[in-house]
Amino acid sequence: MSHTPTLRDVQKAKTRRALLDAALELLEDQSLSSLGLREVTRAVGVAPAAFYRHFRDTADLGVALVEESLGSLHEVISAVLEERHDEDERIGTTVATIARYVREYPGHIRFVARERHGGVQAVRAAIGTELDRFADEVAVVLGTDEVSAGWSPEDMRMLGEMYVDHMVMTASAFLEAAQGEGPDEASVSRTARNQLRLISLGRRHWRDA
Amino acid sequence: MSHTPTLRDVQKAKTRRALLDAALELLEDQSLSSLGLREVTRAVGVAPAAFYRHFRDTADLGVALVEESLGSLHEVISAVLEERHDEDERIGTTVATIARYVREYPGHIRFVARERHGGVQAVRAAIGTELDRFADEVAVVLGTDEVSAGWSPEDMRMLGEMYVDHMVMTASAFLEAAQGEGPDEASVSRTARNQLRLISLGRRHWRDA
DNA sequence: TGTACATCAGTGAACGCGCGTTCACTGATGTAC
DNA sequence: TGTACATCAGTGAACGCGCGTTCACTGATGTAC
Repeated sequence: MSHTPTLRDVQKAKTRRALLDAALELLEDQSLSSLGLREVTRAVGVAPAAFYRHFRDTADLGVALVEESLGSLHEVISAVLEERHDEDERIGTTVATIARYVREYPGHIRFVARERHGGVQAVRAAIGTELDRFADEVAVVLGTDEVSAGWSPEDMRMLGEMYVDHMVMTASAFLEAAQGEGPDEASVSRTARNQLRLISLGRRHWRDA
Repeated sequence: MSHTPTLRDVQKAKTRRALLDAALELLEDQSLSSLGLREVTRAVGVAPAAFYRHFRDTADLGVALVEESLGSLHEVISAVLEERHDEDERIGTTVATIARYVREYPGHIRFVARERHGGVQAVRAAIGTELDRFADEVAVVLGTDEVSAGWSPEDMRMLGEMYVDHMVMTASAFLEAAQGEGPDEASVSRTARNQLRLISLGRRHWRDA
């Protein structure tokens, strides 16, 4: 049984939070594999040695950030995909939800996009596992659509992966738009919706082929 | 006018090549933003200061790697896309070409996938520019397909981006397969082909929608 | 409720180490005549 | 072709600096009675 958190627990959690936030901010201009423990503690205003009360090293901190970044994403997108009146409406909502998420948690999104193929094996693996679960969930939800009748589990999984990859690419494009590095938000949005429409059309004619 | 390279030019080029190769190998387990100049020179067996005869810093070396990685890719894929007897055949050739490229230049592919969203702005920008050009070229080639009749340039561009993103994701998946980090090569290949088939079906019914 | 002891998050100093950059240099290669 | 000078890729030593990790510590908070 877990007891109610003591004052000490609360204060410790606050420092941990500060370390995670500081790391996320420092990771705007660098990769996790070059993030220094001293940088992070300096940004928070604690002694370097305090870091070890919370994480073994920066890779360990990275794994914590993965859980934080992707742990809550599942429900959000699943909820959106489950609403299905009109396909165009669903596509619009999906893309709008991604845009909102990027505006709300830009640091987390950048972190995931950057470290998905990044230089820290443990973090790459953690992100891979989460996105895999995510692809499975998307496959299940989309599997209940009428147009999915007759699709094999492998085909649904293939579609789920495509959706997840597309979401990550779109989120990343929104992020670039927000910092003026690429096409603007409206343009990213339009492209993403059209790409989802294309996939949707493909789905509808999959069995005819 | 450029004169024939002297012996000195040849030797200098050899060292430069060695630096690039050593960097690529070191980048297997880390990101560019943590790659040290001393690491690279140590791996080659030259003095640290020699580095400056070839690159301003490691970011500059990274930009050189981008050109090397993506410069030659264009012709290859364009050539494949231009062959078009049967759509399924074209899809097979495309995916097989990606697989071959990954087997031939794993280091370059890893570098591009990793640094596309990596922590070094100049390199990110260089990769972005190359992939943009690439998307344009793909759009042009696919625009001459019969099924593209009536597509707006914006629609073609959207499709080109989708192809490029898909190629990068597929290349990265092949790479993971090669190091036993994910599904095996045959599975990646099957998924990639089905995803291209889905897109192809969507294209064929785009104007009906 | 008050007291006496235990816990443990955060401290601050110290360590050895590798980093990026600079500099005057060397000696092989290139060039002008 | 041979000679005398210029070029410049690579050297090796030196620099100041910030890194990750360790350690004994402090003092606020928690707990048992």
